[in-house]
Amino acid sequence: MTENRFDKGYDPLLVENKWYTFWEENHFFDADECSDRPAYSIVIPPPNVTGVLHMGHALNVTLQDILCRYRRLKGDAVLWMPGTDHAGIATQNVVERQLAEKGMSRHDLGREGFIEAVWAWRKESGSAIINQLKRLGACCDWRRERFTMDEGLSKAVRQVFVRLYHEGLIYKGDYIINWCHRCHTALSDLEVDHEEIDGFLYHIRYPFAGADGHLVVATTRPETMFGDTAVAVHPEDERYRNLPTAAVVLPLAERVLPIIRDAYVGMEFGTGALKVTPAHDPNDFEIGRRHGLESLKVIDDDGIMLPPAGAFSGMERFACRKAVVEELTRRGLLEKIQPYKHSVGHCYRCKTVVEPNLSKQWFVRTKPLAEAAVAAVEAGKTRIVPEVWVKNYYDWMNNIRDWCISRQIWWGHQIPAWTCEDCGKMTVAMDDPKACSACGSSRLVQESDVLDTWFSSALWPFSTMGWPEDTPLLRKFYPTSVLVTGFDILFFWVARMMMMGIHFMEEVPFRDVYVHALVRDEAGKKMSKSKGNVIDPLTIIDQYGTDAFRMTLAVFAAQGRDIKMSEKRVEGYRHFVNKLWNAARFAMMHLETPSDLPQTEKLDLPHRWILSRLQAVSRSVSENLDTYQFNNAAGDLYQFVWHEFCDWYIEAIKPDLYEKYGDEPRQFARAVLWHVLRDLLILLHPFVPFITEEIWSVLPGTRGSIMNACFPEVDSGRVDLDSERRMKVLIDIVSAIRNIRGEMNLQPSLTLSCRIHSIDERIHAAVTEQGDRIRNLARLDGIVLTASDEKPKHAAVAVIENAEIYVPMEGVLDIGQELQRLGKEMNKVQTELTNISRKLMNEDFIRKAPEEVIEKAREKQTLLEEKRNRMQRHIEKLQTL
RNA sequence: AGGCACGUAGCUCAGUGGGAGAGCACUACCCUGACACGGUAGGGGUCGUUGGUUCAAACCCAAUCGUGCCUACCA
Repeated sequence: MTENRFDKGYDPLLVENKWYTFWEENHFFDADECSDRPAYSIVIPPPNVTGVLHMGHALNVTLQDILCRYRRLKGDAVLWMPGTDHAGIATQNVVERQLAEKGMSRHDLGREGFIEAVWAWRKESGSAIINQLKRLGACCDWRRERFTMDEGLSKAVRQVFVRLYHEGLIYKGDYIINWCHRCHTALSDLEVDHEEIDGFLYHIRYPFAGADGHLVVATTRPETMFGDTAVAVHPEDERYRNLPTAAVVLPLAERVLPIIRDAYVGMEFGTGALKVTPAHDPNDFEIGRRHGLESLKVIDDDGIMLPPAGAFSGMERFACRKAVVEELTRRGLLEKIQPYKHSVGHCYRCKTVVEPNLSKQWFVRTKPLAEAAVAAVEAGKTRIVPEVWVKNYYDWMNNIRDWCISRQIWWGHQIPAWTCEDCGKMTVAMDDPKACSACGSSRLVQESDVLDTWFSSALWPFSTMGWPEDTPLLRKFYPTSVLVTGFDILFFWVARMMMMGIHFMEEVPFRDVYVHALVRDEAGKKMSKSKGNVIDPLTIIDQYGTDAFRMTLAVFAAQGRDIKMSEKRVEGYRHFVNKLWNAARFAMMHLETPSDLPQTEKLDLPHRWILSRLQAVSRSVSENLDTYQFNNAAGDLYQFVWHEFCDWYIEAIKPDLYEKYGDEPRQFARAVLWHVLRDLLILLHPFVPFITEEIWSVLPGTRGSIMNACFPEVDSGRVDLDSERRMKVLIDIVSAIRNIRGEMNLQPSLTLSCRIHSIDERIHAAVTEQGDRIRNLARLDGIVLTASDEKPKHAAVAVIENAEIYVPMEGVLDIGQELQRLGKEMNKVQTELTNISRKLMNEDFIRKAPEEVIEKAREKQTLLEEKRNRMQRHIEKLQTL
């Protein structure tokens, strides 16, 4: 080890790159499908190729990495499958923006040219996100990296489409869909974000046809009135029971519309009369279907008014709204305008207001698929953790609507369906057809639409493993062990993977789904570019190191609670990483070649204690990681490293290491210290992989990488509750003396002496055996141990369980101060005692509480009474002075 | 509109039927031979509010207030 490498402060930047390269080059991340060890597999939620690493990725990837590293240490054959998503609309938008800067549009390049341009873009910048994942330490099998548009996955997509089509689960039909005029494509229901908007409710008079008077309808989108094909009222609405006619005249267009009665109409809302526009509203579309109404499109795919709008045709939709309102006002047909807050759908990509639009699209019939997906969870084949999400999953699956899978963009999997220009028959096939299957004509035209990006992601767990081929990888690693994901894509992705996995693999895609929380800013707001509150993970890593960052994420990853991220927190865990570094540095000063762990009986108290505690923390890490309680595992490790290993163990054994007690204790201390540190590094490795590898590499007696080490299984022979109890006596005594020192403002450099009065044999044994350690830890020059009941004068006193500790302060004891200190302590004891006594006097408690609870309370009462009495005597004595 | 979370120390959060906890921040003392990114000690809480169940409630139930999110959109 060189001076600068093992410096007193840990510098992550010096080591992280080195070790990552080392791991990758030595193939430690590689999955072996031929291994006979148990399989453990995870497929990464593929980030968008356009993506830049954000906090969500960082949390998601860190949790997966912790699990993979942990399972590898446990001896499993681990596959962590990486890859990226082609992200249809998002990617197309990025490339289109670049073209726009050059004053071009995709139409200048044509479809093929444009797709080439996208591939070129991907080649150039598509691996940025992958490199960012690597900086987090992600131990993916990068040799197997996949892309949703690559050849194998495209083949899987095609196979799935063709099979579903022939099974009647994919169809093409007229339907009202969400249309984004900017992206120029249909969007699935999930791709629409609803936002509250301050709009207006326009009350418009529709004159009766052939009679006086009018009906007032209320609408937020008056420009769609040209598409009205009826006016609807509720069948039981008294106000409209006896109307003069059964029709109204549509203003401006002067068309006659029937008045229909449909229970969908809300009587309380507006005037209780609803204009029905089947081509531009999903609910109106349904009403239209029920009543056999015509659908009349009045807004085209660019948001421009169509001919049915008459004088308004050719206008942009919002300009038209304004013009219509003005015209209606002029004609006295606008009864009133009411301010109205309502939510309006926006494109999730570009935030344009989406227009419900009638159009011919491709759909997946989801009902049968969803039923199987629900059944699988009900049968426990897939477990959703935490459980709160199960209900959400069921609700969504049970109310699922058909999934619109066609998108009118160029970047994506083009739909493998061809229409014959001669006979109109459609051919859907695995291989591009040369001739129409019906009439044999070669005049075939392929669908220009591509598939929703989520269509290919839905196949991810098996398409990445080589499906539709029957590969060894699939046989070894499907179904995957767990899917780790944020709840924001539970429906987009998880639900659809369940449907597709079950349908095509006849087996669920994952045993567990672990749904983690969202990372927010320190104020609890969702991070977003527009709010300007994003914290860049890479900036954090540069400043604090990957390990500190990962530890922070793990500690805060409590189930069901969002993480509020701030630099301040990460700083705290950098301190932890540094603490670990220094503990190791200290150990290294004393360790040479390690020796075997001595037999327990030969070991002195602190060693037996720390080995026992190590078993507890090892059990905790296993149990908590097995149940996805990352925060508990990380928290227990933090506590153990800092407050047990560093604060007490290392401090306690310093005399041994400095050979104060001779050669054998020194050898023993070295041996135990080495073993504990080694096991601790392995336990910590999943959370803080870099520093543990760095320390491992300089720790004598370790070979190779820590990644190939064995997870320290709990050795019940080392669990030693008696030693834990005795160590507590030592800690209590030392703490009591330190408390006196602190409260009495005695300089730490001042060595004190103390008298321990006790008639308890265990105290005598502990103090006799551990006297020297107590002297060291409490900075004493002498301890007098006695069974005497005589109270020394001029001494501060601490009353602990079964003992009193006196620190003589001849001439310097401030009686007032001491009385105050004891009084404070006395209050605490008295309050506790009162509570417990009251409880024990309660007859119902004695009658109904379990035996052991009563027994425990009695013991406690006895202890407290004794302590109270002893303290009382001290206080009385001091008062007589 | 419906649903789901969450209200515990100044801040961030664990705890989920029998002794109110941690980290940070704060106060005092200390550069003691791993670590000042450190050590020791200390102060600080009616566990949102109100009822109920129970021998016993921060924890279970109900109501209520507050906060956040999700789903759906009645035009």
